[in-house]
Amino acid sequence: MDRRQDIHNSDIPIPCRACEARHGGICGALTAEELLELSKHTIKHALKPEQEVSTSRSSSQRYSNILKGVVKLSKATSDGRLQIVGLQFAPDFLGRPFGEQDELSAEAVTEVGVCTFPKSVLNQLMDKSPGLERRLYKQSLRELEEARSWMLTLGRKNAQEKVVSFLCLLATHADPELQDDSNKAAFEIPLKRSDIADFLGLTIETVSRQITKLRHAGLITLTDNRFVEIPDLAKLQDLAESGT
Amino acid sequence: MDRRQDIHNSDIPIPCRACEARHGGICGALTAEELLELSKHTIKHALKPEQEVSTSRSSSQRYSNILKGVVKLSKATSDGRLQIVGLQFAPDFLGRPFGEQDELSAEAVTEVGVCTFPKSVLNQLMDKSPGLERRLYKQSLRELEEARSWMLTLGRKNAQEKVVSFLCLLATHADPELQDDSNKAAFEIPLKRSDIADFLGLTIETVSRQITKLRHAGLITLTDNRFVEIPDLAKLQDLAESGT
DNA sequence: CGTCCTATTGAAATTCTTCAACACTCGTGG
DNA sequence: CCACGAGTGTTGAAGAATTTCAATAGGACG
Repeated sequence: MDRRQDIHNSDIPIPCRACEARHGGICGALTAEELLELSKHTIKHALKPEQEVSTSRSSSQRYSNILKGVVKLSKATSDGRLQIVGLQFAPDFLGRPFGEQDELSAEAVTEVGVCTFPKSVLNQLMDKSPGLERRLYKQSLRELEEARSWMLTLGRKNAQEKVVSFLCLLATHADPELQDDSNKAAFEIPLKRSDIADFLGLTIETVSRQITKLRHAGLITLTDNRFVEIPDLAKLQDLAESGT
Repeated sequence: MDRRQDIHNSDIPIPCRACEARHGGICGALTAEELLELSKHTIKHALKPEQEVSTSRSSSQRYSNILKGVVKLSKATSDGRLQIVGLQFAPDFLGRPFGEQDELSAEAVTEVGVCTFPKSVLNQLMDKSPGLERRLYKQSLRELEEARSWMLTLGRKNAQEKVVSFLCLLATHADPELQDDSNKAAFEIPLKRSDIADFLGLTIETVSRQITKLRHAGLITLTDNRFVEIPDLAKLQDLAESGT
């Protein structure tokens, strides 16, 4: 049972009652009172794929919580080459406390639901609630570790291993439609090929070829280019570090 | 003048008085009292190049502050390929609050001085001092941004641009022996070629060739393979994103 | 039915790595 | 004092991996 049952449900702001992210996200660190304060300023948005999330430098100075879907964070060189530097899932917090982000864009990969609120409101809440700051800090540490793991993938793995690493990442991260006990996994890849390429530092063609190879090797099964089945996840995970 | 002059110097613990990192590092967030508490448990170490810093999983469960020198954080694949995922300079904090780091090694690149202390002490101080946690949080956000910028370099830049990006990173980050007004820079590269390669996701040979090219193009001058002079930093910075 | 978008596949071109040889510096010890 | 070896860095040539360019196929939608 949830430990927060001592808070009466009637204390929870109406827009938050059915919220998918209320426990997992940063909201889980807030008291009913704080939640109410925050909820006065929140707006929920639905985003289509490719649509930019209003973050940092963009339009309104607002932070977001992801309620649903996948958001990609990416950076670009001045001549337009793109690198995805992070994938965020519900119930992740989105935004950069304390000053500006340099050149980071955040856009929806799938259909996305976000709950946004002004930076100023969170900043004030953060000063009052140590639990909130702690939770944000922990998320940034987690993201830092993910980024560093991915640096190993980008810098030192070959195309085969990169694609496999990507599939393994999804197999653990994405909604596990089949993740019971075993060694199997099945899920939908939320990204299209060009996004995968931008995440792996490869070209679309190379990604496509590697996926074909894995298919022929019987390591994965594909239906409609998005839905993957992995019969032996352990074998795939081995390939992620010593492939070819 | 320093705002902390209201703290009498006699309040500052003796080992901290002459500390190079006392203002810049996390210690700058502490009151005299907190600093005293911390200093009771600190040990200063001098490390030779290649020597591992006692962090996370390693030997003692201690955090560190870098007082001097450069530390590399790296990850490795199971078959031994290496990727440097971060460079830390004084007065950076070193360690992973809240649980273990997965497979991250930290070792001295140059001669390094660190000030270490038990995790438990910092954890307790962090609960008491919001300013301390704030400062740690900010450092992790900074590191996250650096990691993500570097992901763009690793994933989307060619060898030339990678080496140039590395030099530009040092030109701004490392001790600027010549960074007055202008467009020039001169500094010592603290890493050897194999470290540079591991940082850039390249081989030693490719790094060497690219440096030679830059030398022949008159974009840099080298003396003794470590000391670099950059006559036109702006031109170099342009190359970092659209080289060849 | 045509068009746009996405994905696949092939062949040629390019970049980077691998393998191999060599040069330089520095400390040690005969 | 010089020879030796280890550690570090450079350079060349051949090889491999990935990219680039180009053509094709399928699905969604108006």
